Amino acid sequence: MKVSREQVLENKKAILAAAGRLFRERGFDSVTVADVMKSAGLTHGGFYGYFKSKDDLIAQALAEVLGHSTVSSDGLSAYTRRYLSADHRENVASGCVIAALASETTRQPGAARAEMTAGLKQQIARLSTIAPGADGAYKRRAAIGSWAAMVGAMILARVSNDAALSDEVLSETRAWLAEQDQPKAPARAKLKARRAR
Amino acid sequence: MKVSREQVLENKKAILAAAGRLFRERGFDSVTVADVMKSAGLTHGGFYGYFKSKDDLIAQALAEVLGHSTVSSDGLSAYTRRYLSADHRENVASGCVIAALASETTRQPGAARAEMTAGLKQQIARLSTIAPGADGAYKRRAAIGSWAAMVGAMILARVSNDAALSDEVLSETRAWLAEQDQPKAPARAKLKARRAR
DNA sequence: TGTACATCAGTGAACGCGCGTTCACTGATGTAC
DNA sequence: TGTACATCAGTGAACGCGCGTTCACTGATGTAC
Repeated sequence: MKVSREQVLENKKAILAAAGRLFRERGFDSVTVADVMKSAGLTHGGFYGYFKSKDDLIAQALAEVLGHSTVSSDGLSAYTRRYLSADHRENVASGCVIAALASETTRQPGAARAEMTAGLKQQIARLSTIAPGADGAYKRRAAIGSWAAMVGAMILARVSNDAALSDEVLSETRAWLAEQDQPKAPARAKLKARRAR
Repeated sequence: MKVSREQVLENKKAILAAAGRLFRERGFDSVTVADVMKSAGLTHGGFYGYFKSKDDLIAQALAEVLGHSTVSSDGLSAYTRRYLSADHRENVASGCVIAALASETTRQPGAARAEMTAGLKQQIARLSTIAPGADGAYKRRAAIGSWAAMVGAMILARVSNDAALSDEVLSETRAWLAEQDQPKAPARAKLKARRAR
C-alpha cells in the first residue's frame, strides 16, 4: 500500500505529534513505538521507514515540540500566570515539554539532550526579552531564576497527590514571583490584602 | 543458605540504599530488580522475600531516602549555595531525591506519589523555618518559591549538555535567589560588582 | 491522454532479548529437648 | 551445654510477557513510453 508523497509528509507530522503528546503524558520508556504509530493511525511496522530508531524519534519529537514553543509578548507576569495555572498542570500532553520531560531527558542519549539544551537556551533568550531588569544581564538573570521557579513549581505541583498542596505550590510560586520585582513594603501589603479575602 | 536475623535487617537496608542510589542515577525504569540486588551484594531471586514487587521497592526506597533528608540550621542562603552547587549537580546518586525523581514519580503508582508528596510537605515545612519573611505565611511562601527555583534550576542544569549554560543556570539562580530578600538598589549594585570580577 | 511497470509506504507476523516474577532446592540458623 | 531437627533466607534456573526491530509481502503511486 504505497502512499502519496504528501501523505508521507502528513504521516511523519502525525507520528511526531503523537509522540510529542504521548511522551509528555507517559514518559519516554512507557510509550512504545507501537503506541505512537497506532496513535498516528498507522501500524508499527512502518515506523523504521521514518526513523532510525526509537531514540531518533525521541530526539526528533523533542525538536518538533520545542521548535513550536512561543512566548507571547504580553509580559512576564501574564506568561507566569498562564504557566503556573491548574489548566497547564492538568494538560501535560499539550503543556511545556521542558517541565514534562527535561528530567528524564538527562538520562537520554546525546541527540535528545542536545535538543533539550537548545530549547532551554531559546526559552531563556525569549524570557530575557520580556523579563524586568535594569540591563541585559539583569534581565537574563531574572529570566533564568523565574524560569527555574516555574519549571520546578510545575513539577512539584504535578507530583503532589494532595490537591491543596498542589494548588498552594502553584499559587504561592505565582505570588512569590510577582513580588520579586516590586519594592518590598507594597509587596507585603499586597500579600496581606490577598490573604484577607 | 539461611542468614541471621541481624543480617536480614542489614540486607534490607543495603537493598534500600542501593535502590535509592540507582534510581536517582538512572531512573525507575532503567534500574532492574537484578541491578539493585547485585548492588546490594545479593542475587535477584531473594528479592521477593523483602518486597512485594518492584513498585513496592520504589515506594519504600523513596520513603527511606526522603526520611533521611535534613535541612541544617545555618540559614536558607547557605542551604541554597550548597543545593545549587556543581558538586550537587554531579552527584545525582547521593543528591536531592526530589530533583532527581519527582518528575518520574508523577507517573508512578499511588504509594510512590504519596511518599514523594509527604517528602515535599516536610521539605516545605523545614525550609519555612529558615526562610526570611515577616510572618509565617510569608516565610512559607518564600520557602515554596525558593524551593521550586532550586529544584527547577537543578533539573535544568543537569539536562544541559552545554557546561557553560549549566553553570550559568546554577550561578544565576543562586544570585537571583540571594537578591530576593534584599532591598532592590543594593542588590543591583552587588550584581554589577560580581560581574566586574 | 492512456497504459505497463517499477517503486516503495504500509502491513502484520516473527525474532530475540531483557525484565519482573516464580519456584524447587540448599544449607546455615536457631529452637526444642 | 550439646545435639537433632525444623525453619527459612538466599540461590539460580526457568517462565511469560512485552518491547524494539526486522522482513517478506501487498497494492497504490507515479513514471516511462
